[in-house]
Amino acid sequence: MAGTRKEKMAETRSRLLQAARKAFGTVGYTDASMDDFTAAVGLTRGALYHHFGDKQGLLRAVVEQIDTEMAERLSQISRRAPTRWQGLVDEWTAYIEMALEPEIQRIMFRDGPAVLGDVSQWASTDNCVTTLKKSLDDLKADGLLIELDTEAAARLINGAASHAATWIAASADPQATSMRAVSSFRQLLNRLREGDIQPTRTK
Amino acid sequence: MAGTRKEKMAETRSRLLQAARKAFGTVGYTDASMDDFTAAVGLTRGALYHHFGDKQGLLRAVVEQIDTEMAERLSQISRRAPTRWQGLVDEWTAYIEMALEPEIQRIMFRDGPAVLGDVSQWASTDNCVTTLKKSLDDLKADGLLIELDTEAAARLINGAASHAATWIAASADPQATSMRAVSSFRQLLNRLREGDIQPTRTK
DNA sequence: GATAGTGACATACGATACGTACGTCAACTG
DNA sequence: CAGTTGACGTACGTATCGTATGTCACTATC
Repeated sequence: MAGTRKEKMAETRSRLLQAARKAFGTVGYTDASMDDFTAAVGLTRGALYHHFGDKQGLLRAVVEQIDTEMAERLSQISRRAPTRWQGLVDEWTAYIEMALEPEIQRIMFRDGPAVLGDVSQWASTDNCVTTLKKSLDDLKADGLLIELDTEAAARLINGAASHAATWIAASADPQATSMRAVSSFRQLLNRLREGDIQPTRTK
Repeated sequence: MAGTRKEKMAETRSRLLQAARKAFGTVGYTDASMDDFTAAVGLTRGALYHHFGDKQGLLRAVVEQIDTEMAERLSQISRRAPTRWQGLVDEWTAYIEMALEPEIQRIMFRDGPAVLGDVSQWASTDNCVTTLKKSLDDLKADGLLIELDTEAAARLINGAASHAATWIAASADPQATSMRAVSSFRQLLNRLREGDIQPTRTK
């Protein structure tokens, strides 16, 4: 219909990506049949192999897309915060909340690492954690943070946060578990502040 | 040969488990062909399905075995430490080191969660993290730890530690990365002590 | 504007691997 | 000693991935 060849091609690529993302996010990578979800958008596996090489390549593309979206959401949240410290706390809290979304949980934290290996090692991905590291750098520059290796810290905090999300997601009472996890997580972050440490209040 | 029926059965079960563990630990869950690794110990898939139900059941059994071993190793380390606090630090450091072993990395942190879902939710598994939580409880009872939710803390710390291990394992220079990760991790733990906080020394 | 060529996508095929249904033979029971 | 149980092997069906090949529309060049 409307459109040059390039536009149509981008359109199909986008449709394939969307279909795959939906399938991966719901039934999971291994149980997602390429025949099925390509047919769902009126295409075949042929198109898929043409655009993405193989099933892994497709997952890689989906992961990249989600990662970019997450990074964007996080930096927006950071910009909205009144203080830098508040921004950090807000960012990581938001990170945990995002990690609770089933699609992100499944694709970014379960199937992604399992199929593609550790996400943090791919070039041009993990914008998401890079964004969070930047916040630590800023705080450190302002002297609000204790002396630490920000990259290592970012990875540790990232691990704690994503693990917390997985814990919440799998728990019997996600609501209650979420309260506990986020509260403890903030307590942990607070302990990294330079100078006066707020008395931690459990409950 | 020697043995009643029960003994022979336990023997084959053990051989299957060993073969599967080796295959899962090296080529990974999906690329491990049941036909191949059963043949490697002179059996067939029939035996497998008889003992473990299906491929997932087999992985479950392997994970359980490894988890038990890890918990045992951790509690031994804890017992050897001169003080409780030292025990905690030693335990978690050992945890990171164990998580670096390729077999554990692959089975417990990549394929296990991907195929079976979050490990922490299975009954009778995760002895490993339970052991670590106990250490936190002890320290808290002794007043050496700040007031915190020990279960939540255990999960957060566990997340940080396992993530650190994954980071190290995938890094270009594991030796150097390991130093940074462990150092930052100890710094983090130190921040959870009640009372005087050692000035953190980077380098 | 006609024709040759490129490339986006479909189709057909082969290989592998899982799960099941069934068969068999050794070991336990009475 | 005979019947039965059950541990394990064998044969088969099916699903899915990857490749190799085909085709048709669009583009570029003369």
